[in-house]
Amino acid sequence: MLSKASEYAIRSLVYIAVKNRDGLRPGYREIAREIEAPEQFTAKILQTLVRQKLLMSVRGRGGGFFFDPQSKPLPLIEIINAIEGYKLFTRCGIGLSKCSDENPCPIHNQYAIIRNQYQDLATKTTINTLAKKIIDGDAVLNRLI
Amino acid sequence: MLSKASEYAIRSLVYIAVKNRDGLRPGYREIAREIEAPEQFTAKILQTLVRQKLLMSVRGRGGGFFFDPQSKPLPLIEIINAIEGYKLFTRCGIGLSKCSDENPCPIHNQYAIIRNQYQDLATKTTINTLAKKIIDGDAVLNRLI
DNA sequence: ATAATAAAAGACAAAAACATCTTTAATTAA
DNA sequence: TTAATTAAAGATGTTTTTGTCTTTTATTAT
Ligand code: FES
Ligand code: FES
Repeated sequence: MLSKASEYAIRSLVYIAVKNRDGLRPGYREIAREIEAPEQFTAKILQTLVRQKLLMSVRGRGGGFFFDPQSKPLPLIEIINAIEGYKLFTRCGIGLSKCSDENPCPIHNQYAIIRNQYQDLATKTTINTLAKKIIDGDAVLNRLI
Repeated sequence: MLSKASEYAIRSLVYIAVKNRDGLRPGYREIAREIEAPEQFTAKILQTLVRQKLLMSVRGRGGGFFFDPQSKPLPLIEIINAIEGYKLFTRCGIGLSKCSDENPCPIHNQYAIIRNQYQDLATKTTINTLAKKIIDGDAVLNRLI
């Protein structure tokens, strides 16, 4: 399960990607409102993503957040790694200090498969993949009403 | 990803099950040592499991923890639920306030499958399943040396 | 009975996650 | 150049999770 910070990050970025298609650069107030996340916490998370170069921003009137049009599609795993690291995809299912094929815990064989599938999903899914679903009306980013 | 408390709970119970086969009832000091978990925290977790009737205990000299021989095999999901609830298996993959097939988030279709596989694993896997692997030498519960 | 042993219980403490508040810096429209 | 706007930054606060310490209660061997 992702941390709330990772969840907010992904929802924010999808929202930004959707808005960017219309040439708009939303601010953190708008983003937080639309994805139902705490305003200042969202701002902090976006700050982190900007520092890590996954996202761009401009200050001042008319400013906001946006993706570099040059940049490659952004896989979710990169966002997750930027916010909370890779532990979700490497940690032993019952908490042994190291996950290992050679010296497995009793659930390793089954758990590692599922964990790898999740990692695969997070690697293959990009912000754009998700943004397209929003644009096509096939999915939502909030539960407003 | 499970909470540490759930991880310690599962490792503890597997250790207890293994010991019980030899007619032994380990105490929390021994358990904590053998599964590499903090002693008092382990004691608290075992207390919770005893209160919830997933485990039995006797105080005093010769006391310790053990399973009711009458009881049915204990699926991991029951332990997880006792310690941290079901949220791991019900929560939206990107944190929407409700996960829903009818009104999905953009990752729902792929994520829900993996989450269900994990739930299925936690439902079908019992403490005894895991204990057998330890007894057969096919898996380990710690990384001591 | 007494001493030893072991879990239960309650209070407390530290760390991490989650969140807010206030001030500063950058940008732009007027 | 000034006022308005917006992100960045830093300090602080809250909640949850994780972990420890101390005292109490139950059990048993002697
Ligand atoms: S060793 Fe436990 S999941 Fe790999
Ligand atoms: S709605 Fe997001 S995972 Fe189901």
